[in-house]
Amino acid sequence: MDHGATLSALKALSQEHRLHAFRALVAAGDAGLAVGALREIVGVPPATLTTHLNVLRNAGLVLDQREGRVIRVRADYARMTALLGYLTENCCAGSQTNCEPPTSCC
Amino acid sequence: MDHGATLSALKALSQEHRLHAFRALVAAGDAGLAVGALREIVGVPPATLTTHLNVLRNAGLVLDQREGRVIRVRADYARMTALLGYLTENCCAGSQTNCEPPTSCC
DNA sequence: GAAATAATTCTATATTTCTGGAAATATAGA
DNA sequence: TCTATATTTCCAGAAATATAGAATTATTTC
Repeated sequence: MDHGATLSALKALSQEHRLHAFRALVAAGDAGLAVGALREIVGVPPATLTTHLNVLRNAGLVLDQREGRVIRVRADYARMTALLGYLTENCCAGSQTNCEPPTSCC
Repeated sequence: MDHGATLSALKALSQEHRLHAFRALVAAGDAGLAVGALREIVGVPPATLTTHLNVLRNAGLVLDQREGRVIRVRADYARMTALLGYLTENCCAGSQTNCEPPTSCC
């Protein structure tokens, strides 16, 4: 994950409703959530949620899949793990023995 | 780390120059960096760097200490680790065996 | 094919954030 | 005290982001 990708992931997560949505998707696991269900959790109008989902999509943090009229959204764990790794890269100038990159989630 | 604190940490890191500065501080380790040295790395005017540093300070991501005329800045690893943990909290609905919170960096 | 449901795009307004010059503050040394 | 260096605060214009109503597209069911 490069600087630009990291930045767009951080920008995507640094907004109240998008952080809320992403955390709900992380908690939901592989099953993900329908956009409508996510809308109830986050509590914003449809157009507003779509705008935010597009930001998360462009950042590669969520993936979606149409199932009939419903669009199911999932968190991309690999992308999230890469983000965590980027933040801690080259940590501590290698000076501490207990310094290691974070293990991934899933 | 609660929702508000996480949000302010993410907002702080989701800006080009602040991400650059924070990564330099993470890499610098316990020694930290003087504001002037950081300014050379990031490449922005003094007033601009101070504005960004204040955002990182308010988010609790960096700590500073005056040493004569110089102010030395350090990354707060505990805060960074807490941020990583918040993002992965309740991950995957507990459904995956290899799903665990990220270990800390330092 | 018409009606209903799910979600999106378009668009304009409101709000927030970024930027950096000029002035101010803090410290050190002569 | 005067001067130099390091960093900050103040401020205001420019740029980016958030919000959400109305119209639009996609899909299912009758």
